[in-house]
Amino acid sequence: MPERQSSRKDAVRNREAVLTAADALFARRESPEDVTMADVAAAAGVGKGTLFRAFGDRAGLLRALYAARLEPIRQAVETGPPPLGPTAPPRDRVPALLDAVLCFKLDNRRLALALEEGGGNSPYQAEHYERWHSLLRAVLEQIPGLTDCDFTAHALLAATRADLVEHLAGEGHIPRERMRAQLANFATRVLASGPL
Amino acid sequence: MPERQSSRKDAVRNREAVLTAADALFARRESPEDVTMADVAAAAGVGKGTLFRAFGDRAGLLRALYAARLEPIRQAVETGPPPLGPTAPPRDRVPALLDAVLCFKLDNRRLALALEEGGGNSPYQAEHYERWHSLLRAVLEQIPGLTDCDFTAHALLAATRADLVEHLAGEGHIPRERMRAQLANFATRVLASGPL
DNA sequence: CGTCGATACGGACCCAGGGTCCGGATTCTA
DNA sequence: TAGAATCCGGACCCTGGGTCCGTATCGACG
Repeated sequence: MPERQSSRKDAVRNREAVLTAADALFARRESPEDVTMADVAAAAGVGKGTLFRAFGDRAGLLRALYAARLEPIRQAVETGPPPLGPTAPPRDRVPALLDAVLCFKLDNRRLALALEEGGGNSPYQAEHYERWHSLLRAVLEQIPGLTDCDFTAHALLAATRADLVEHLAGEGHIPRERMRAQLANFATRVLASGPL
Repeated sequence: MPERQSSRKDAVRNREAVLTAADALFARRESPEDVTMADVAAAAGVGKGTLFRAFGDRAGLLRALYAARLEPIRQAVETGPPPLGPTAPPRDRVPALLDAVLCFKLDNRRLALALEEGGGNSPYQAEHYERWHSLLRAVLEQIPGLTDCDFTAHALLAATRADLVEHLAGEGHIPRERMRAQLANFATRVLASGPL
């Protein structure tokens, strides 16, 4: 219930300020967990009360940031051209979807990290995960000969988890393009198997 | 450096007591994060100081518990009979390894969960992950026609992440055997692809 | 068996950080 | 422009991980 927006001018201005400041902070700081709520409030020039009233709790703020960043991709997936859009043939669309997720996580490492570990609630009860999963699953179901599409969707998405991506990009020093190629290759292999 | 064991009788006794108590607590409580260090100390009949001296920090305690539980599997993998042991043919061993990991996580849900989210440090910098990964990778490399074995090993292991397993077993109500079958099927598909 | 140095014990204590509260300021409505 | 509704913000609370240090215990040695 702490989610409904206010129409009061100062409220929306502050909400905006917080979003902007938080975005900047997460981008600048090394690890997402050393950007504290007090930091965000201070950076936004706002009191903690305001911050929490606007977003409920830390997870709420993260979700809001995440949703904003995700918006363009959501658009591209829902109404865009192939291979991301709904008119693409399933075998092309699956790798494209995974690639989009991967790129998103590469571009928003800290944020995705912060949201996925989140201290307590797993990413699997987040609604945005649910969306990706059911979409991917639906696409997989259109590919003949594939079984266990629900599980397969989970397993494929698991390969794009933020901390794995972070690990590979960070300690592993794997460049972006290589990682994309590997994921695409992996997805292809999963889809490829005809009768073995 | 807070890791070297003591030989003093009371010290080992207390260490044992803590391990036992913690094990019981994690098994009993719903979520791993509402078993606090103070709880563990109290349940073990020991002061917090003792607890922290013996294990360094929370992660240290988790690691110790984990290692104890993992020991039999490690044995089976390193010196046991096929299909888990080193003499098994790679195409059989990969699914077997994954199955072993999955079963372990099913049998130790809370513990694995606690260790993998761990608040801060990702599971990917844990040494036990490193071990599974390099083993799996080595086995994959023995399979002709497979490329990107490093990444593939990561991706396969990602399908056994504790929170995913928890999600599937919990909200998804997927029975153990079905999950094992799905994972095996998935692994098989990944390995199956000849020239596409 | 008594003494003594080394080691461990344990709970009071510290601190960070998420989240709450409420008196006062601001904004909308009439 | 009065009054009500809403919002502001920072002082405050609380939980939980981690530390400290005076005291109790251990075990080696005489």
